[in-house]
Amino acid sequence: MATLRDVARLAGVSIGTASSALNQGRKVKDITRRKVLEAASVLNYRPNGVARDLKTQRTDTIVVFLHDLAGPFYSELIRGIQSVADERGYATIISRGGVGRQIAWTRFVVEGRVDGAIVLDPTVPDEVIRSTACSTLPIVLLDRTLATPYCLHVAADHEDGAYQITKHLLLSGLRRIAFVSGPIDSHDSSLRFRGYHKALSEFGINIDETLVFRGDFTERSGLLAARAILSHENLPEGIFAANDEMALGVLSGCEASGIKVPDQVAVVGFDDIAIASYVRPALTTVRQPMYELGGVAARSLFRAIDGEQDVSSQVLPTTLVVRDSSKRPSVNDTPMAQSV
Amino acid sequence: MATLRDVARLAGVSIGTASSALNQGRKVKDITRRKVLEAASVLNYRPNGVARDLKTQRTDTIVVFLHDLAGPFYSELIRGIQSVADERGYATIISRGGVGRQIAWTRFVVEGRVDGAIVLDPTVPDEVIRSTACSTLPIVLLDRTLATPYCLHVAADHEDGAYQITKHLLLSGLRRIAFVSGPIDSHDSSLRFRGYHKALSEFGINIDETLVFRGDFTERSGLLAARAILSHENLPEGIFAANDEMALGVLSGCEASGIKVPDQVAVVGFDDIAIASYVRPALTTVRQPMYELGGVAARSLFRAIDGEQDVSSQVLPTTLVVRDSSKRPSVNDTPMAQSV
DNA sequence: TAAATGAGTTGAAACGTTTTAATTTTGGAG
DNA sequence: CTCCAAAATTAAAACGTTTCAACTCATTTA
Repeated sequence: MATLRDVARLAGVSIGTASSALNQGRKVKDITRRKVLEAASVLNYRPNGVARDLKTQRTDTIVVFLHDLAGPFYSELIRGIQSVADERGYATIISRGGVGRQIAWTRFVVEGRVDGAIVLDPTVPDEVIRSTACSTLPIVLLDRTLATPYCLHVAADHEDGAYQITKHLLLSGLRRIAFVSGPIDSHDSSLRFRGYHKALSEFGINIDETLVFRGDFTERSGLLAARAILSHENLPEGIFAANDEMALGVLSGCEASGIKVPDQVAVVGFDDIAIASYVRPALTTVRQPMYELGGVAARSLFRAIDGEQDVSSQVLPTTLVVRDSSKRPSVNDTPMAQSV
Repeated sequence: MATLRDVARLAGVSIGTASSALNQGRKVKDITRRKVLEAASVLNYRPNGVARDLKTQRTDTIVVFLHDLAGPFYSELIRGIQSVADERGYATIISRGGVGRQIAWTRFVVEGRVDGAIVLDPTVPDEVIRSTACSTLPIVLLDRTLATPYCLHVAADHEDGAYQITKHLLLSGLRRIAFVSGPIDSHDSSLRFRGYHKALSEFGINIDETLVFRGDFTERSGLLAARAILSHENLPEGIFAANDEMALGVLSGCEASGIKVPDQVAVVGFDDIAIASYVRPALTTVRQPMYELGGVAARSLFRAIDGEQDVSSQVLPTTLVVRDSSKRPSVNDTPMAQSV
């Protein structure tokens, strides 16, 4: 591979001049620049990015850590991040979870091959983040909080979303509403439970422990929860699954047991994944503003990269999406959004 | 940030020794190594990856270019790639299409910030790939061919998949089968058309031009195609959409017109996206072995990185997935795979 | 005419590693 | 105690850029 030295030699100038000629905005005689460009073209010269990064002490690259890529969910988030990064001329690289996560974390974050990181992956241990975060490499945490001065936080308002959707059921006249939680250590799940709890309280209803079930965010766990719920001596009127995958499982469970949704029991989820609008009955759920979340996260990150000190944490509102799975025949509810 | 020099100074050894002590597998007295490790820990030393990459002339990183991340489709592919990369201790970075694609391409591929690339993104111009590919940076092309000695090719057998699914319809007794294509310049779409054509030929059927419609791989275009098809004076017995999104659009179109699927018309797609099994009737389609495709692509890439000369191109078989959307009440077909 | 100006260039010093040739230390063997 | 090989360490040379002080040399100014 031809290096700058080769180009300079062929063009008959010094390395410094060759460098200046190739990077515009430096004072170089027109004739000289032409000579250098010519030489570079002849040699098919490509600048070595690694050398440049070393010298300039910046990479103009940020990394996004995701747990998994499945779902337009993350796709939207990335689009939001990229739209901001593109504007600044930064490259955005995405890294998935899994075995290689550790390799990637070390390589990019710890060993400084990027200028900043955005993390939306509950499987990255707090410990790892805390030990890495320092003033030279800002990290934005999505949907998770961590007490360290070097991390910024951006999240959707899970609690409020859960509050809204529970209230939606309550306003439809339902009172006995079951909750299917995520894993015990899921921050999101507990926030959603809190919203559920808050809405019930407002209607003067106490949590009925026999109506709270534990899932693990998988469709299968939703199915199992449905079985448990439906074997309850007295059927609840509504089921709020802490995410859509589980809600799908609940729907299957109901179908299998011959329980009519929403006539006998309303089912709602959280996240608004793509399938939610395709399944029958279409699933009522809560949409997170993924694109905006990404944009806000990226903007915060860049502010930190620019050295701004106190970038504050941010919480973005969610949207209730009412579909068929919560439509009671006779009751007027007040949908805030409607979708296919 | 502390550098190796700082660590060496604090430990009272030379830089070279400090380096050896930190990278195991070098001969360093135990006591010395302990001193260095101690110093590194005190200073919270983190090696500078960029400097290392420059010196060693390798990055131990590969990049995957995708058009979009939506769909478990790509997720599977990435998993396949990563499983191989992880084994070799390589980091895998993913780059999306969009405006920033050019930035990323330049930064990673052209300026050599990775050791290899896998491209599954029809929007990267041939021209760009051709001008970048050279012996120092191997590139694996997925589902696309390009005549250049430096690129490797891996693809699913689109033609055979299309052949199989068309034959499946023919074996069910259907004869008049419409085809909804993708964009005119889509390589995949033309291969699928070829398979469709081949199956028809085998049954002695000529292509009926009035049964071939152009879509653009979007659900909406499938819906439009369905309208066009259903307004045909004489309804076809089957509709083969060149991808699942369009097939979903076709299903909506049929539903809107009150046409019963599969009783009045069978509908099949291609790709086996997640929604395919959730929609009613569940969609018959062709599954591409995305995980395997990723694994094969990664293995080929590494062989090229290792300097092996003639790594051959590979084509992987697809699988027919029969679901309800093609089940004729009275006919016995021979499903090769069955799924929920 | 001499001095001042300023645009172009150059050479050398970084950036933070790894690696190798050269040098020093170590621990036996004679 | 001396000498020698082996082991450990060091110093310096890369890797390929960018950047900056210093320098050249033509052009203007006094």
